[in-house]
Amino acid sequence: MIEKSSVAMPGRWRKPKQARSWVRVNRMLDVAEALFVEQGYAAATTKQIAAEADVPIGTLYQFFPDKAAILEALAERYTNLLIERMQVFETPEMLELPLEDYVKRFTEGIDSFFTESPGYRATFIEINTAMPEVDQAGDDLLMQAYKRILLKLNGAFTDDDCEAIAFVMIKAVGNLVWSASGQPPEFRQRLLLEAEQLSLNYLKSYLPEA
Amino acid sequence: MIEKSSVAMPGRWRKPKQARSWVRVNRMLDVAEALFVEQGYAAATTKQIAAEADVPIGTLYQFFPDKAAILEALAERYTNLLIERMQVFETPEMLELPLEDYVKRFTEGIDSFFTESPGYRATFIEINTAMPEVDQAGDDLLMQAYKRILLKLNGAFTDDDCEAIAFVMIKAVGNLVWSASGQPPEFRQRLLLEAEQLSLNYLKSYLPEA
Amino acid sequence: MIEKSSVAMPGRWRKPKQARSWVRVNRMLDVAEALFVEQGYAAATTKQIAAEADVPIGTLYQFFPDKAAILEALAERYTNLLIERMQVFETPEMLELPLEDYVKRFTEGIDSFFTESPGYRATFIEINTAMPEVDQAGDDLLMQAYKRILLKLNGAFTDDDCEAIAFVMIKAVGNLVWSASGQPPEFRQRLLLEAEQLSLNYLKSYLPEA
Amino acid sequence: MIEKSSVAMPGRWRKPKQARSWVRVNRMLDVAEALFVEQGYAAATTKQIAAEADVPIGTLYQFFPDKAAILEALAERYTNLLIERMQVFETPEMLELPLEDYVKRFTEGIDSFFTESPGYRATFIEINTAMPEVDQAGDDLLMQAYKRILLKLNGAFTDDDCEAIAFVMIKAVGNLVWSASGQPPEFRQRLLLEAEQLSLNYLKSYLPEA
DNA sequence: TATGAATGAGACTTCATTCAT
DNA sequence: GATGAATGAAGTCTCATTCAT
Repeated sequence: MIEKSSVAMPGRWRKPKQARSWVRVNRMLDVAEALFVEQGYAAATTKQIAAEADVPIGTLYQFFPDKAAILEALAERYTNLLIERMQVFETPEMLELPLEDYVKRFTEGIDSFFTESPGYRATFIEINTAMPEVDQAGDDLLMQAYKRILLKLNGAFTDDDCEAIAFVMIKAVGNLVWSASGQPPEFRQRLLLEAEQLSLNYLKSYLPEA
Repeated sequence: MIEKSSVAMPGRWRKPKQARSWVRVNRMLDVAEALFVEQGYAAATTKQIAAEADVPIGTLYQFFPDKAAILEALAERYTNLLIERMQVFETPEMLELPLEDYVKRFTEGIDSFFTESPGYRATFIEINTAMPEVDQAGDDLLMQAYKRILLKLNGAFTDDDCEAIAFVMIKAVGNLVWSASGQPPEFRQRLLLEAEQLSLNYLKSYLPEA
Repeated sequence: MIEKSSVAMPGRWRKPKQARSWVRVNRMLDVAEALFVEQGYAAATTKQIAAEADVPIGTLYQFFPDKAAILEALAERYTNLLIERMQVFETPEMLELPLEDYVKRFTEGIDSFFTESPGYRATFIEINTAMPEVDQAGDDLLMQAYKRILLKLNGAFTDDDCEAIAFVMIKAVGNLVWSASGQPPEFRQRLLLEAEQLSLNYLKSYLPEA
Repeated sequence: MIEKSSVAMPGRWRKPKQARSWVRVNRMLDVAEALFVEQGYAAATTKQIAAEADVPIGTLYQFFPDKAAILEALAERYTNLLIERMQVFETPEMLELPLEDYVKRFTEGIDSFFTESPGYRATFIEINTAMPEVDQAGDDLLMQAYKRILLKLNGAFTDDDCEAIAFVMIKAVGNLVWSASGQPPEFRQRLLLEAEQLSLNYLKSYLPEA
C-alpha cells in the first residue's frame, strides 16, 4: 500500500522555479511515466527513475518527498492537461457543430489525449487504490468540465442528469477509447467509430431534437 | 515487474486433487483476492496470504510456484466464473426476450458478477501490465462468449462486427458497471439504468428490427 | 531521534525458544553492546551488528523489529542482570555484616557488574533520551531493589527517605564506580575506596547507631 | 562514529571577529544545544541547526568545519562557563565560610549551572564516546579548578588526595545534581539537600577539624 | 564573501523463496 | 509430505558536505 506522506509540502521540497530545475523535474516525470506504464508503479524503483532521468537520487528527493509524490505529480500533470484539452470543446464554434460532428471531434480529442499521455491510465489506476482523495479530486475536475459541456448542449439538464451522463462518458467511453489505443491500427480505427456511435446514440436519447 | 516463472507447471507444483487441498487452495485464493483489493497486488505479501488463509507458507509454495501464480490462478478462476455466468444468456429462453428485457437482465448479471467478485478488476489490471499473455487469454474467452451471443441475436453479423461490438460491450459497458459499483447506492442504481440505455441504444443501431 | 515502533511485539518477531536461536540472539546482543560502547548507538549499523555476529541481516530482523529494539533488549538484559546481582545483598548473611563490610562488598559488587557489563552506561544514556518509558521502567526496578535493602538496614526509614537515599546511591555512587572503571588500575583502586567512604559516611548519617 | 577533522582549524574556518558573526555563531550554538538535548546529537541535522538559527547552511560551514566541530565548540563553551562559575568559590570570602555553608553554596552553584546549561550533559556524553581527547581536556581543566579549591581548603592534601577527591566530587556529586534537575520540584529540592549531605560528610572525613 | 542546490554513499528495512528437519 | 526459520538482494530515503554562482 502506498502511504502518502505530505499533502501539503512543508517547505522542504522545492517547487521548481528555475529553468534548469524545471527541465529536470519534467524529465523525471517523463521517465516515471514511461516506467510506470512498462512495469507498473510498484515495480519501478526510484533509483531507476533517477538514473534514467540522469539525475542523482538525492536530487529526485529534493523535488519529491517520496515515491508516491511522483505519482501524485503525474496525476496532477495529466489532469491539468486533460482539462486544458477539453476547453476547446466548450468554445461556441464547437458547440455550434451538429451533434454528429461534435461527437466525432470529441472522440478524436480523447484519443489524441491518450496517445500523447500513455501513462494516464496506469497512473490513475494506481492512484485509485492508493490515494483515493487525489483520485477523487481529479475526477471532480473532469466531471465539472463534462457537466459544463453538457449544460451548454442542453440547458434543461438537471444536475443529476449531468452527473450521470458525465460519469457514463468518462467511465464507459473514456475506457473504450483508451482500450482501443492498445489495439492494432485497423481494429483501433473501427473501435473509434464504435465509440462515436456509442456516444452519439446515447446522447441522442437525451437530446432528441439535436 | 512481475516475472512469470511457470506458464506450464513443471510438475513440482501440485494440482489440488484431494478435498482438503482443494479447500485450502480456495481459501488462499479468497484471502489473496481480498488482500489484492485492499492493498494492491504488490503490497500484499505471500506470508500474509498464507497466514490469513491459515496455511503454512511452505504449503502455499507447494501449490503456487510463485506469487505471480496466485494472481494467475485468480484470473483463471474469475474468467471461468464469468464465462459460466454468461451461459444463461445464451439459452433460448433468454434470447427470446425483447431486447429491452434482455439488456436489462444482462446488465444486472454483470453487476451481480462484480458484486460477488470484488477482486476482478484489481486482478486484471495487474495482469494487464504484468502478464499480457494471460490477460489476452482471458479476454479471448470472454470475447468468444460475447460473440456467440451476438451471433445468436443476429446471425447476419460479420465477424468484424461481432468483434467490435463485443469489445465495446466489454470495455465500455463492463467498465461502467464496475465503476458504478463503487458509488453510493442511489447514484449506483441510476448508473445501472444508464448502462442499460447505453447498451440498448448502441445495440439497437445494429439490430434495427429487434 | 529513535522511534520506538513496537512496545508489544505483534507476533511477527520471534522470541528465541530454540537453543540455536538463543545463542544467535545473544551473540547479536553481545556484538551490539560492544559496538554501542565503541561508537555509540547511532554510529553502529545494523549491518555491522549482523556481520560481526555472523548472522544474516534478515535473521537479525526476525528477532528485532528495528534497531531500537536491540537497544531495548540490551536494556532489559542489563536490568535483569543487575537486579539479580543485587539479590545477594538482601540475604540475611549479608545484612548481618557490619556496615563497613557491607558497603565494601556492595561497592565491589557494583564494580564487578560494570566490569562485566561495559555497555550498561552507553545503553542507558541512549535509552534515556530516546525511550524514556523504558528508562523509567528500568530505574523503577532498580530503585525498588535499593529501597528493599534500605528498609532491611533500617526499618524506620520513611518511603521518602528510602527514595532519596536510593536515588543518591544509584546516581552518585553508581556513576562514580562506573567512571572509575575507565581509569588506570591504581587510580581506580583508590577511587573504589573513595566510593566506599562516600557511601559509608553518607549512610552513617542516616544510620547513626550502626 | 564521529570523525574529528580539525583539532586545529587550518585557516579556512573563520573565527568570528565581527560583532555580527559573533552573534550568529552564538545563535547557532544555542540552537545546536537545544536540538542536541531534544533529539540527541546524531538526530539533529546541520540543515536544521542552520535553519533554526536563521543562517544559511553555507555560512554554518564557514564557521564550523563539520558537524563535530559544533559539538566541540559547545563543549568548549560549557567548560569555560563552568570554570568561570567556579572562580567565585576560590575567593577568600567564600573560603572563609564554615564548611557547611560553603558546601551548600557550592551545591547550589552546580545546580544553577546545570539549570542554565541544559545541554551540558548531552554534550559531554556524546563527546565522551566520540572525542575522548576533547573530553579529557575539559575534564582536566575542571579537575584543576577543583584541586585548587581543595588545596585552599586544606593545604596538607597530597596531589593524589586532591585528584581522588576532585574526581569524586565531579563524577558522584556532579552527576547527582544533574540527575536531580530532571526530577519533580519537591523531590529535586530534597535531592539537593542530599547532595549537600553527601558532599559534606565525605569532605568532613578529609577535613576533620573544619 | 555569501548562498543553497546538488550530490551519492550508505542507513534501515522488507519479503519472495528455499530447504533442512 | 509438511513446515517455517533462514536468507540476502534490493528498495526507499537521509544528510553531511561542497562549490558554482
